[in-house]
Amino acid sequence: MVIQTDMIDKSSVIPIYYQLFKLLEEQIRRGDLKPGEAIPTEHEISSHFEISRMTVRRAIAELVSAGMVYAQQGRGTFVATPKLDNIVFELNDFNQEIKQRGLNYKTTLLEAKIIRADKELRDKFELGEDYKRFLYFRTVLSAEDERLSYEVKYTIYSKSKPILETELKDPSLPGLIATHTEYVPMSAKKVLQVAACTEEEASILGIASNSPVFLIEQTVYDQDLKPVGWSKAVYRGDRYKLTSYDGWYKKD
Amino acid sequence: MVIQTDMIDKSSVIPIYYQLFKLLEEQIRRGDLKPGEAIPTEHEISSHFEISRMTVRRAIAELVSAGMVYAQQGRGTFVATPKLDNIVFELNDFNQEIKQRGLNYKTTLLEAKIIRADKELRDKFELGEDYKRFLYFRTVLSAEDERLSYEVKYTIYSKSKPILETELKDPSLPGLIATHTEYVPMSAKKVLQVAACTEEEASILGIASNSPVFLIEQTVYDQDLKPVGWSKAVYRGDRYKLTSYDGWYKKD
DNA sequence: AAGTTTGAAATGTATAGACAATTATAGTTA
DNA sequence: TAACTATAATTGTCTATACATTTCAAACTT
Repeated sequence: MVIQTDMIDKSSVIPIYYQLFKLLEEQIRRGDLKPGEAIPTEHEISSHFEISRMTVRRAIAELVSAGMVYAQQGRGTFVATPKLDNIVFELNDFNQEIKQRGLNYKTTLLEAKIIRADKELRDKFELGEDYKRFLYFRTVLSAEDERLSYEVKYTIYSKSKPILETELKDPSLPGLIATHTEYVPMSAKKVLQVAACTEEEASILGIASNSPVFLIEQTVYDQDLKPVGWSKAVYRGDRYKLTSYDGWYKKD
Repeated sequence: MVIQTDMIDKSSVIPIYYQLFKLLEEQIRRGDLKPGEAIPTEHEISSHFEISRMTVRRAIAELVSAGMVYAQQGRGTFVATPKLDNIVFELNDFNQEIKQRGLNYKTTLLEAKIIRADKELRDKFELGEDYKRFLYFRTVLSAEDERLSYEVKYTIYSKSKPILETELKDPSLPGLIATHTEYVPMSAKKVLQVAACTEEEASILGIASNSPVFLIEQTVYDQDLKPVGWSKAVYRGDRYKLTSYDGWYKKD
């Protein structure tokens, strides 16, 4: 039980379930409760604060719908691992077809090295002059020998584990951060734009210069909202599209 | 009370709240309960099916989180109007700035007419040869005398109200359908792609030919999932971008 | 040793009731 | 007539309890 008492005011106008929800949310956010860990049982919370179990369940239901915990009947309720690959920019179409047809779908590491920081990079990471080094990756995503996207990634350099492997287990930016730095990716901001591709990008992807492409810039943050990774990806405009369904769309 | 009894099986392994949720969902979808209308009160449902009010509330909570109804303390619970402009393709940046700074932001009708159907159009609407006419609109979105996007829209022609006004109250595709046809827009599918703009589009938007642009194709459906509107919009690539936040992002 | 049974612990569903907060309406009063 | 007041109706919060379902591990049996 990590929870502290004297933080829930039963006489407040703010509902108890909401106070408890905020309390648990804060503990999870701060890392007092870590992903995979069990949160206290409903009975424990209930008796600790002397509130009804139904009220506790209401608070936990909010956490579940926020995607921060998941409950398993008979086992307990556990802190979820932040999902940093949401549906919004899940560029589908081609990727979908690839998965359905089981085609070859691989990420190739073109380059990985330690680089010196310049001002632009330090600004992106909101860091001072004392940070001198970053990790730098260049990867290509391809299917059936056709190159589909090209991505440049930067992470903060950590002395502790600067192991640069040729084989990338998880080539995503959050994955690289988790593997090669001491930081834990917790949230991300993605910006999608359109652009005409440069000659370099065109030659790597095997398309004509100035072809229209998707351009996705991503910044990954740790639990303190400190930027710990940045990437810029270029996706072939003729291979990707984005679909969404609105309103009372019936999935069944 | 539109609800029929003998449709909830208390001895079933399927939870009562879920049966009730599905029942209400179906009634709303079918149009037995129309947008703006109140659904039966919790007490009515509770006593009608002889189930607890808390169980009814659980079912209604599911409807609320599905966005199909909204509750107002002291008044009742009402069927929501389907929101056909979700956040996914809410191309922001520029539009956001416009709203914040209160700039001039208007949609201009370039053209509106009744057209003859060709095969391509009939296919898009999944209609037979007996449908001969469609409504056709061309609009431009501009801010401070700068044109930002260009859109072509088609809807099924309804004899009943083919009034083509010069002033468009709601120039969105769902709005045009609601105003100029007998159909009620209930859901939509949007596909976002990148493209190099054509010469026509370039001259309308005042940009260079082959400039990269966002291209959004939208199909709007009525409650029976019958396509009743289709549009193709071109957004200036240098004015729009799309941002999303992932993971345990803290909004506060 | 291996499989089976039992029971405790945890979440899931459901009930009945109480009171609070909000809204609308009908009634009362100035 | 207009403004205020009481009341009823409706949703919101909370409690206490009961039993179901699932999981896990300890105890038991073969």
